[in-house]
Amino acid sequence: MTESNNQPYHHGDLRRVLIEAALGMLQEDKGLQFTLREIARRAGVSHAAPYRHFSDKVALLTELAEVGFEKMGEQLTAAIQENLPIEEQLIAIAKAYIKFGTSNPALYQLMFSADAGEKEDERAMATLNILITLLKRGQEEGAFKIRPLQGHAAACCAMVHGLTMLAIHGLLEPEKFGENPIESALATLLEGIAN
Amino acid sequence: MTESNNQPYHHGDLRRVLIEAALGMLQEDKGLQFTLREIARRAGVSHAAPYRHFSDKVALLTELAEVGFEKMGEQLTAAIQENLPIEEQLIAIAKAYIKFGTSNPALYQLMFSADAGEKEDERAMATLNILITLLKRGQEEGAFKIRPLQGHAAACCAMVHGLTMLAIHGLLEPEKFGENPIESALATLLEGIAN
DNA sequence: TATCCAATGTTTTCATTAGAAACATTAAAA
DNA sequence: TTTTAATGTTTCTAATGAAAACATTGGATA
Repeated sequence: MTESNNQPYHHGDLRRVLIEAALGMLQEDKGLQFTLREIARRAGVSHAAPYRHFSDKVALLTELAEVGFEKMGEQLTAAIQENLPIEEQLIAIAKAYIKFGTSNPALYQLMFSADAGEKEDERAMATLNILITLLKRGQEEGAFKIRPLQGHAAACCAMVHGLTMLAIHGLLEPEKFGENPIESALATLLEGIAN
Repeated sequence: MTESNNQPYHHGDLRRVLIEAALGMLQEDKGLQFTLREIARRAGVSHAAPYRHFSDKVALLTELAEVGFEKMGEQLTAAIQENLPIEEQLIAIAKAYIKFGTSNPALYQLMFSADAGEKEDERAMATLNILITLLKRGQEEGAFKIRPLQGHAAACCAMVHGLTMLAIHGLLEPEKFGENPIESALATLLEGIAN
């Protein structure tokens, strides 16, 4: 191809572009049933090109989940406010957690869906760990009940994950759960945890 | 086909058999990525036969979810024990709920996934309603805090759904959450709810 | 600098799938 | 008995994931 074509043979940055395209589709379609070929199309590249960067579809999903965990981690650490009382810190983190999930529903579900491979379980746990760390600090500072840290941890993680999933699926209807179900559910959780 | 063949042209009970085959695959594969053709194969019919009973794949998924909600409803009502104190009733129902989910992971996720169509949201809510009814009774009997029923409802539903999903994905590891995370998480929830 | 080679894209091919359409068989109504 | 609607089958199309063979290109190396 000697004629001056603005599409060079080598894309140069395809891997990144593929990931961005996939992230875009996750946002739009709200489902993780996108096709590898559609991603290739969006990237302006042949349908086989992605296989040079990802061994198969699962590999791309895994990468997407990884990106998601990084983004989520950033947003969670950004939500930390050391000066606040520990209870409010916990609530703030929980809200940031849920907000990430509801803002990136398909991505969030992918991250916690195990379609993305084994390793993602560890990442998911690491993310939930932020909450657990706060719980422990709360106990040490005397703000939270001592007895079963592990039980509180499970309760806390299940609550944020459950709220996120229910919110994603539009099941937190105001008629049943009030105008601000997330806020009040977290308040109820706190009553079970705090002194 | 005049020869005596034990496979008659008309299956006679295909719709039911298709559903059972699909339920079987949901149990085995643990994912809802089964194919309509595989189901037809299992039922011993041509790959187009299912379309006589289900307009498309989503229609079958919807039906599966419906069956799931019925099964789950039965198991939940079977778990009701009127003679117990209301707190223990709540815990018993919650455990039955989670048990159904962990025993039928793919089916449970389908039921709450919205892949099965709009109507399933109502069914999901109706299922969660059993918990809410109990909460209301608990308040009337003075066992539960009065203040925000809706908040308690949201907390309760999010907790059972969250525990179910975490358990399904194997994220309730003993090292982090103890030997019986479900039990203790529910105990923590109850502390936030009960007087 | 000229050459080679590994990385990255493309084209071609295959098996599988969802679904539509046309045809076959059968049970039951008229 | 005849007709017809329900239910199955065959055949076809378009799309997909994936593998294989081929093309291009930028950089290491001699």
